Amino acid sequence: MKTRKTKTPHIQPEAVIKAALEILDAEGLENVTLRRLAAKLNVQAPALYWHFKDKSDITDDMAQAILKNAGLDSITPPEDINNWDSWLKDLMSSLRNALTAHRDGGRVVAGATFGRAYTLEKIVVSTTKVLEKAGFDRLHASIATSTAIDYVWGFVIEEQAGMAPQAFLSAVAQSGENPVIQNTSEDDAYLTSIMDEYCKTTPTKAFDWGLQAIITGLKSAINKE
Amino acid sequence: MKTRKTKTPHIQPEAVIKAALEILDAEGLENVTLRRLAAKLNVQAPALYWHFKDKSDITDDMAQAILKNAGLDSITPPEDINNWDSWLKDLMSSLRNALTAHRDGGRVVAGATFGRAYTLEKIVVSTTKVLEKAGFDRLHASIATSTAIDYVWGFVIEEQAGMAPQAFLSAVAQSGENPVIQNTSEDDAYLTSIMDEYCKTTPTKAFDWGLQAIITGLKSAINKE
DNA sequence: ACCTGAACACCGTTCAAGT
DNA sequence: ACCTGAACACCGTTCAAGT
Repeated sequence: MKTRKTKTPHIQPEAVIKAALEILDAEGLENVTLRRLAAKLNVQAPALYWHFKDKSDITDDMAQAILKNAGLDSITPPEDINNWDSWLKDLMSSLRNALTAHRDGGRVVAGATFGRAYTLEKIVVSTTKVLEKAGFDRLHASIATSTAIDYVWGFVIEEQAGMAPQAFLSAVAQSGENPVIQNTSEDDAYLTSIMDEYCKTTPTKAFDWGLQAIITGLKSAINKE
Repeated sequence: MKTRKTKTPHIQPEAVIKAALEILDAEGLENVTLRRLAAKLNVQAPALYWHFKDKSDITDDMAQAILKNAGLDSITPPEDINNWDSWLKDLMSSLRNALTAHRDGGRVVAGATFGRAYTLEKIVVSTTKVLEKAGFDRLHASIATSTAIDYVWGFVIEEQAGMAPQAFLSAVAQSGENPVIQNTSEDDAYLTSIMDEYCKTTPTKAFDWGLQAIITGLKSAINKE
């Protein structure tokens, strides 16, 4: 019985990504650095280069993990193709939920390389197939898919950037001078009233409303082909 | 006649932003650093701190300049409010044009602080006012505005990240191994055919199609209120 | 095979000191 | 008022050397 020379490695790729996501949640994207990540794993920074080509390799895997952990790697098409609209709405809501489950999740996933975050491709492929079956030609099925996904990117990135009106209004309240002083005071007043209105909703409701509008628009685009 | 002691300063804020935009176009966002910017202005990096509070102050002003240079600081409402849909379409197209006029323009403007890039606020305020006049209540006018703008953010960020199918397909062609190898080969084949289709359009056409769908959806949302 | 130590070429930012 | 020089606390990455 020969003894194996191989020792268990100090770090494993999955553990690295898990630690990276913990740093992401606790300290934000700008603080997930190789040095901080290495420290959390009780290892020196260059050790990461044995397991990953470079930093974007790690962030791409983070994006993949974010989507996979949310169960988005196993998408099933709708049983009845006539329900493609509510199916799409649920899928895009799930996508947003996956992104908002982690601090800066929008920037992480939207910034990922297409080829490495393969769950993203699965989403694109599945959605396009469904839309094609729903009546779009292949080109417009893919454009419609991009339209919905781009909306999710934009919404979540703004949401997580602290552009939510709650955050904005509190910034206005905290700062002594008016941050929108360069505009006319009439515009300022209107903006404030917009924000006040906006505060009555939740980000989720706003997202759902916009998503519903987009899907309604896509639906009417089918008939015009 | 007294001689003034004031000498002309070595750098002026507008010149700084102009130089910053030149670096942005030539070398991308990750290369507009304070040191590089200072070097271009024949000055040392700390000198910038006399004119700007910090780096985000500079990038916010860049965002403002990008929008202003595109003429977006002087928006006029539609003569006939019934044309709000084509008015909105033109405005969002202008917004995308402003962003794509500079490398990484999407990330610069979408990442800007609301209060400092005040042209962005003008766009939001103007659009919301128009949509309110078009028949939305104030809350949904502002949600609709965000929906359209978030789509622009998402589309342009993906576009400028090199996610355009042209770029993706060439990446597939250049890399020896298939970058989507982790998925089923059936999905790969479908994805390739999607990209092939997509290559027949231009980003502008895809953007316009998606934007039209969104506006159509918004239009039908008015009636349901 | 897997990791360390040391170095390289950068960052943004602060601050005393110069003019 | 406006800018420099020097420093601080970081970055990602490379690479010889250790085990």
